[in-house]
Amino acid sequence: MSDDPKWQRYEMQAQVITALAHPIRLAIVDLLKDGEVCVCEIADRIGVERSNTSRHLALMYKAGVVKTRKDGLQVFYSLQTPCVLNFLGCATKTLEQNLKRQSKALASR
Amino acid sequence: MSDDPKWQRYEMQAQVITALAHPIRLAIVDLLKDGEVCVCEIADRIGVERSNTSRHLALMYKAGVVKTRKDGLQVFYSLQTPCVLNFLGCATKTLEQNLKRQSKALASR
DNA sequence: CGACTATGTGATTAAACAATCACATAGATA
DNA sequence: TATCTATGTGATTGTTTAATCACATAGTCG
Repeated sequence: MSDDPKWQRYEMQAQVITALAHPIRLAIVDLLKDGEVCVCEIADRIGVERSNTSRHLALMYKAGVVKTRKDGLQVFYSLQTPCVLNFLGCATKTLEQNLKRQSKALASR
Repeated sequence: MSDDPKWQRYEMQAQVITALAHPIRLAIVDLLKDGEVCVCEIADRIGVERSNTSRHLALMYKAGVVKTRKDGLQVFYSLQTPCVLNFLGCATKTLEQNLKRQSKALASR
């Protein structure tokens, strides 16, 4: 299984998706939808400690989700692949479907 | 932070995305792209123990990613929101971008 | 009924992840 | 040079996740 090329693709894809599978990281992605933002502003706007913010950003960077631009003391992050913004919409749609299902299950009892 | 409605949405969305952030679960999503498949066939085709498969499916069900249809002894799973199939493509695109970046970083040294 | 099959679940253990604190580094500025 | 600020990182700790085994349940068929 682990030497199957198909499996290896799933593993790498999972790494990318894992880089988005956290509320803080989703908040960051959402924050970056209009362009680059520096670490300190990301931390402030989301309300998370800087060192923690830095770690989440490093994780997303490693997965290729974001890219960086350094300017003096600051490091600006932006989305490497804007298609990840679609994840938010699809997740919301899934949540709505799930709510609908639960309502139905409740009604049919 | 935890009582901010925006934050709560990120938390719920993260739960959905987490339900896809695993190679086995991505393999399942990919397998279900053409329609419903029963648990035993999913397990066999992917090469994963049935009880393990069952757990991954339960997790995805809870998140609303898949739905079920029972028929006799078997339970057929299918995608609740086909938009999750786009995750695979976007993840691949991200991987490619990442490779490109690493090549450049290597070349400029 | 009794054996069989598909599915799911409790309990356990190992591994991965997230948050935090202290500290290091690099660039800016007085 | 001395200091300050933004960023990142090592070490630690508590939490979450995944895999496995044994077993339970429910439907099927002889």
